[in-house]
Amino acid sequence: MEEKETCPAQRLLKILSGKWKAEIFRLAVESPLRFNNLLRQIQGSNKQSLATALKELEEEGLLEKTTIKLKPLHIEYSLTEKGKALIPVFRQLEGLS
Amino acid sequence: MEEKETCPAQRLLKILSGKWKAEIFRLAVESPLRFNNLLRQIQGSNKQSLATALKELEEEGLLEKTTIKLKPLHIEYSLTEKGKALIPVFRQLEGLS
DNA sequence: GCGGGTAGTCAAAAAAAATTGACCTATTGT
DNA sequence: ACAATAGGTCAATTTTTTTTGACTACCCGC
Repeated sequence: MEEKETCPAQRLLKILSGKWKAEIFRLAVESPLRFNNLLRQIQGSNKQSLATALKELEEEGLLEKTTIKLKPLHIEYSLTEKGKALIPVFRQLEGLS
Repeated sequence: MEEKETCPAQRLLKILSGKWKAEIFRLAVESPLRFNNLLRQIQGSNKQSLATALKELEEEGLLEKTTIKLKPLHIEYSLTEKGKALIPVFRQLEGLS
């Protein structure tokens, strides 16, 4: 059942809070991500959850997917400008924890 | 199953993202909250969810519960200092939406 | 043409979060 | 005394999220 947003921050908050999302975001700040790589780095995670998380972060415009056509032909996920704009938010949250 | 936090922001993010939490927080910024009042203000919500949300926000140290011993003897929930420290975070999130 | 790596999808099951309705106690207004 | 208001709790159910396992498809090296 779709509900209207009463609070503008809520959507973003919801998207960022899904399981593994914060972790994915943190790694994305360091360098572009690759799927199977993530799967190995984030212990306890699984394909499906990561795929869903990446898709949602992408749909929200925080990550962008690029096909790298060189060497071992792979896909990279990297922070968009909107994604980078969230870095200070994360830093503030971390400061409060 | 309890899991260890890999990301310090994650806990806070999770707590803030629960249903109605952002709305509760927003109202708390304006003025102290009262239970049955909230129940009327937030349409679509319910006692149990609000009770849980308030308890979690309180346990996280973002809200504090005060018994007002005057006039109609009631309880108020208001932002703690830690809670107030989150206001700019919300503003940033809203700016990005 | 086999094994390994990359990047996934799908359906089903399990776990966590949210909702419902009944119930409860204490205080207040009339 | 009675009903309403305030502030909840509890158990059961529903909904949403997360996990699991099986399966695809493409490319590369040998």
